[in-house]
Amino acid sequence: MGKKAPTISDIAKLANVSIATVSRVLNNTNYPVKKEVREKVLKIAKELNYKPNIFSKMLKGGMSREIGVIIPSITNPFYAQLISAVEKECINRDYVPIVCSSYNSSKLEKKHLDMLLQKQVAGMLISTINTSKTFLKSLSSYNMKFVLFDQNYEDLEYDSVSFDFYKSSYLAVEYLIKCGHKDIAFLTAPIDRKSRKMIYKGYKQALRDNGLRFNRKRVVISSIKDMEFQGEREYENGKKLVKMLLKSETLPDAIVAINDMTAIGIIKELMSNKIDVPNDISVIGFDNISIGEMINPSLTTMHQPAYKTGTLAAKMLLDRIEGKEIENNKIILQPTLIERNSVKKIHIKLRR
Amino acid sequence: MGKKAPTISDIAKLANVSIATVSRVLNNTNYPVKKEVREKVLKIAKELNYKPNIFSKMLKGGMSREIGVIIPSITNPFYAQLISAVEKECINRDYVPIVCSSYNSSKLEKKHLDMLLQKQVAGMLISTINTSKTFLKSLSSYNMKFVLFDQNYEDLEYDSVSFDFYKSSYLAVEYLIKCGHKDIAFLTAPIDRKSRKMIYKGYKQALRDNGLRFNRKRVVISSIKDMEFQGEREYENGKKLVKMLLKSETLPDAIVAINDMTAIGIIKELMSNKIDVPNDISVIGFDNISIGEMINPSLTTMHQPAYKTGTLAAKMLLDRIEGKEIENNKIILQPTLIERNSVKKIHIKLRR
DNA sequence: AAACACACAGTAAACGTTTTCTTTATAATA
DNA sequence: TATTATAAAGAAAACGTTTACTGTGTGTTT
Repeated sequence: MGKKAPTISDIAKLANVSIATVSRVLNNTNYPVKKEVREKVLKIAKELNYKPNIFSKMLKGGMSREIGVIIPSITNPFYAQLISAVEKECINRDYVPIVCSSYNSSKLEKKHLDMLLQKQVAGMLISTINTSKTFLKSLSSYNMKFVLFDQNYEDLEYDSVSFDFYKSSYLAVEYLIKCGHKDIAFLTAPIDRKSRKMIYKGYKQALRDNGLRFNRKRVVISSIKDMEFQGEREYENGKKLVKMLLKSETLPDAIVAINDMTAIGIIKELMSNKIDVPNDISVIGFDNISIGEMINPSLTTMHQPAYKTGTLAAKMLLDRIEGKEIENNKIILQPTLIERNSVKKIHIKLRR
Repeated sequence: MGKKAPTISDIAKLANVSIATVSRVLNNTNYPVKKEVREKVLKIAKELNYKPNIFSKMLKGGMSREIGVIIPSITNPFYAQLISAVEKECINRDYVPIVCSSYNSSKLEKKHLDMLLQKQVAGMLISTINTSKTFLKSLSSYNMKFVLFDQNYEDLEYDSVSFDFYKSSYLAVEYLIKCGHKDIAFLTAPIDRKSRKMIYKGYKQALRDNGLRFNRKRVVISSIKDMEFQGEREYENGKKLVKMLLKSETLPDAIVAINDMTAIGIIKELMSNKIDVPNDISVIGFDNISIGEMINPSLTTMHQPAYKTGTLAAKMLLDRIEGKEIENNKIILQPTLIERNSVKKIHIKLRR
């Protein structure tokens, strides 16, 4: 209780050998050490419950086994899922993740970045809003290994695990159209990042490709600044978006929501205005967070594989850190449609 | 790009002073240093973008600014919320939390504990299933500061922020009874931890105190072993519990679910069996996670303040670490009822 | 028998700090 | 003027490792 932790030289003394020998035994180097000596040292180390002091190890230039992770918010179930995968992968390979939520504040993001840099983490997993080249360049100028995830970075030179948001959005809108919907609105939070831009682009293109007119009046953008609790904020934002939408003269047939959390807020608010989902209005989201299945009506959505993203990103980073060969350092995951009950099928002209 | 980080002696050389002086300036000690020298050193440090090497600092016995946090699972929104509070409090006071999910595996819990111990974190925030005295004693035998949270630890000597589960459960059942329900079932995951025991106890006692017979047949216990994704598991477990319940000859009036996530699974499964909530069966949960408000019907539940728990626990720990006075080191938070739409009011004999 | 290779072990330097101990110059006091 | 206190700064030890360098014996090759 309160005693000082045993050191390598405590062991050395008890075993009547030099600290060098102890170090060699404990590190299992291929430097030859007599069997009996080795065993003796090992035994004493165990008895003393010796734990190496990582700080001195690090000081000698050892590699940290910490992985910095920067995400928007742990409160968002999408990221919670992703982190859970990252954590698992890290623990398996004996690293420990340090996860930092930036709450979409670049000030906080910078602070976390500095902290992680100072800690000399072995690598970083980063999902940032700030996808500007200069930012990314400055990031890579510290010789720190990192892989970007979640956002679209396909045009850049860095390791990344991203997602085909454009296609996802295109498919979602196409699905709505196939279900017989014509007047399709797009409700979204500020289009401030690549992923949202892609979704917006996909929405417009799918409309046009299917002979529907893009109507700027049908895109409703709210402004959320303070993202304290992202999950709940996005939900609240969904409600707010519906209130904005209800001010227009006519209602659309269907709504494309920027993500599931927003979609759920949208459905909730529609319902409490006696507008039935999907009978009066259909709603489709993006992400496929687990809540989508739990609510009533269950949410039709585009699956974005959070867990897989986490696993792949962590794998890629750890492989890079350990100098392993990396076959594909720019993974782009593909969307799949999760058909549930928030979209009404007006025609049965759907083909499988 | 790839250059070695500047050290204190780089600064010393450039400033033509000794490293001791540089250290004194940088640490802002009250050891006298000439103003011009001080400014010169500061200027050079800034120019070099000097960051102290924490490892050597720690090696010299400095205090770590890391806080270890052990929770069951980050995937559970209750803990996500709690962690978010902890993170905020820590960052504000310039600490960095390292959160570890144990997934209810004591092996993993042990591993994390060892890792945190080795890292010599400044303190720990712990929610463990293993509330045995011997475990807690061994924990405190490392001279490590920690505060326990979330579980019930009121009979022990350690710092803790807990919650009155007994009262919460008692109030929940009492509420159901006041709403006119008589046949009240209890659906739960294994009663393997203090909090669940307390909830069970409160359930039984409230029944008896209100002249209702406790019927062992009305408590349904599932067994979930592998808790990989706790959140979803508990949801699935809710569904499973309903399947078990449906095997009995009669259905109860109301269900007390061990927590919100389970309650939501229960509601979902009831609905898909054409059993309406709350008209056919009422359901009440515990936790008040945000999803409860989002689903349909919205979930009536006992509020357990996750965010507050996180804030208070982190505050208490950091105060302890910094040697501040602590007024109350055994905080027990009180429950409040959140009335929503998953409980039917049969009589209007409710008084406010 | 000389030369060499190798198993085995210890010494000491180095990593980047903090801090104790000296040292020197200057100002304050007797 | 002699003594003492204090400001200012440097030298060096220490924190716990790893590792390059130095030795020793012992066995193997010429």
